[in-house]
Amino acid sequence: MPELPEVETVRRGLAPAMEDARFEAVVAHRGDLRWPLPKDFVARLKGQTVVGLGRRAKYLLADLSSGDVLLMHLGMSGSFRVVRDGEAKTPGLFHYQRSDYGTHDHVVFRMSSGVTIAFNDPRRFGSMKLFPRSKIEDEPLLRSLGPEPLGNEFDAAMLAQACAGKRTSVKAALLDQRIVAGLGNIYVCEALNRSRISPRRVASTLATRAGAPQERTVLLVDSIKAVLADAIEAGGSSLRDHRQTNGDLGYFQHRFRVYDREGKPCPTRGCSGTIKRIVQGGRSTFFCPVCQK
DNA sequence: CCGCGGGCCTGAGAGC
DNA sequence: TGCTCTCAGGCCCGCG
Repeated sequence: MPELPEVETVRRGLAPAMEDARFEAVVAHRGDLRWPLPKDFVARLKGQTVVGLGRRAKYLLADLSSGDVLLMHLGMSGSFRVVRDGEAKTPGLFHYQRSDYGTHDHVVFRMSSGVTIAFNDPRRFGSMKLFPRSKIEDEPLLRSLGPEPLGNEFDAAMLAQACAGKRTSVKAALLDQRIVAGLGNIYVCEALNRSRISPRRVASTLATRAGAPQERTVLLVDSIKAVLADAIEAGGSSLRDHRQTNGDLGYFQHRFRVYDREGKPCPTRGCSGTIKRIVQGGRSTFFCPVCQK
């Protein structure tokens, strides 16, 4: 579910509750997540202070006073809920337990900032992991990620280079986290419509020509940055599971140009096309066959 | 190395 | 009402 804008929205919600706060208690209601929680998960967290909460691609990374990093991933259906003391429906050790939120609160943090944080994930495609900060360069989940799409490193020259020789579709290339890290199905579809590029175009056709990046590649990079920035500002997209950490919905779904809009008119100015749905790599792609070339 | 398809899970919605 | 089928925002693995 959550792509970069949703994860960044979650990070911004968690940061004031976690940064400079200590884990007073940790409960793992179940550890059989996408990958199993380590046996010493609770012991390694308890008593530690969160020095900073960052994000890399779709991963949240909490730096701990112990020197460990707590890595958290939301999978397809994960969410975090922050509840301040006094806001919970039922009293108890955490003032906020399973019965308060549902049956999928797999991990609950009680923080010294006076909040309880619940990680909820029905499908259990998300998980958490601990590793020493000193080993972050070796972390397999992070090691082969491409650049952050909102960073300076991601530009048309870099994308052109990464696409050179690739026989796969542009859609698949942009979903490949080794090329650029953080995009998912929604924002790839949206960025391609904004830049009027067909998702079926062969990726290598975005490569540099005559020594300079092509205009369409420049436009694609600009569109990716713009759609991500717009979505973050809107608190992400709430289709099924995504919530901001205070429980509010994101509202970028109201601004989708093509995603889940099969049969509706293309929003491109002057375009009379109709949004079409196709399947690429087993996943839905929404695009306008008229203006996206 | 590269690209593709399957699998991991649960829940919502459509169709009968 | 209730069953069955399909699909969902991600990512890893194994195959050819």
